[in-house]
Amino acid sequence: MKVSKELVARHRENLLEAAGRLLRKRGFERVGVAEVAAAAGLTHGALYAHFPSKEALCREAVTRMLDKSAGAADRKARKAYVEAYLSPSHVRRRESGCPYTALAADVPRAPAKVRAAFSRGLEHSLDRSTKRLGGRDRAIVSMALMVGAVVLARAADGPALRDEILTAARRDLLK
Amino acid sequence: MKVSKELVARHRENLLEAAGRLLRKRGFERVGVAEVAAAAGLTHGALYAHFPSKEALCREAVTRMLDKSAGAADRKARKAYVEAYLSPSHVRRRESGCPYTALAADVPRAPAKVRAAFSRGLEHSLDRSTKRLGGRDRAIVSMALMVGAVVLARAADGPALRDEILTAARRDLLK
DNA sequence: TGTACATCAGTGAACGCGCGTTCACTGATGTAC
DNA sequence: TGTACATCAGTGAACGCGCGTTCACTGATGTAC
Repeated sequence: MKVSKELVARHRENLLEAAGRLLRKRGFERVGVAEVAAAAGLTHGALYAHFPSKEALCREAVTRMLDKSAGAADRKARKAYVEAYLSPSHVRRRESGCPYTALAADVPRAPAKVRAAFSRGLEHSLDRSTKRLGGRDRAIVSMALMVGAVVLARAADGPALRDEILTAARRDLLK
Repeated sequence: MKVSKELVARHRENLLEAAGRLLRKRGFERVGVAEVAAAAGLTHGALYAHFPSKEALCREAVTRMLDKSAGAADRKARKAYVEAYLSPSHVRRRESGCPYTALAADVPRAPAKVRAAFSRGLEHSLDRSTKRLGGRDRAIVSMALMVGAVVLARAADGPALRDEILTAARRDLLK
């Protein structure tokens, strides 16, 4: 049945938000439209009143996530940011964590528009980081080290290796 | 029809080798058994005479790849290894590149046995690297930086950003 | 303000396609005599 | 060494299931009069 405009807008929000979390958690291939719709409190058919395809939904969800996370590094002191990023909780909670780390591996296989959006977001983050750290190379190395450490920590089987990786990276970045 | 023992062994090799390349190139979800079989010069039905399931095939292919790449870092001088790892060609040629970087993002969602094999390989590599670099922290940070730089370079849209990331990481590691 | 009607988000069954897996059949290999 | 037969890797059609997408239908919303 028809629903009020506010509810339509809320449903759209819910769909994008659910898609964002599920994409980070499991990747493009492993999320189904029915699952995203259900997480937003709808049936799969309704999703197609908001987005023409799964790809379109994901594309919007990705750009949205990148926009949202754009200023994350600026809102905290450097030390607090690095510690939160390299924490066991960030490693565990993929679905609400950094979209770069969660999606980086999926992006090379994603449609061109998603790639482009991702790459723009990356450049933007690097520009901000360059100003804060006072050097382009330092910004790139910091980001690569943080992303690499979290990716490896997520692949590690068991908390001992995971924490060892995180601690080593933290010590290096805060020295 | 029945084939000679040598041919059977060769076919098995071909299947594992094809699976290894395709897994690195496109990930577990995006490779089909028919495709792996075709790349090995067989039809999909034949694959099941060698492996009970797609998962079993992939598990063997992963452990095999990790074993093969185990000594890669030891066979070259440090400088040559870092330069090859952080080269545009390694970024482009996923299918023959480092399995850690190619698979790290898929591993957290993989079956427990694959995870365990991957993690053991990781520890082993870190142990070797620790001896070579003379410090556990340095080994971890080096590896995380290399993996992170290649992951980000692969996600970057266009060669300018890609090369900038690789160059910055190279300078840091060889300084 | 009430009433009649057009709109359209949402529902859920159904469709089509791809893919992993199964299976009856084939025919070269390798063994038993 | 030659012959008959059992074995089993390989083939390709078929099956079943999941998933993205479509569509006829519903009924509350919001608008026109």
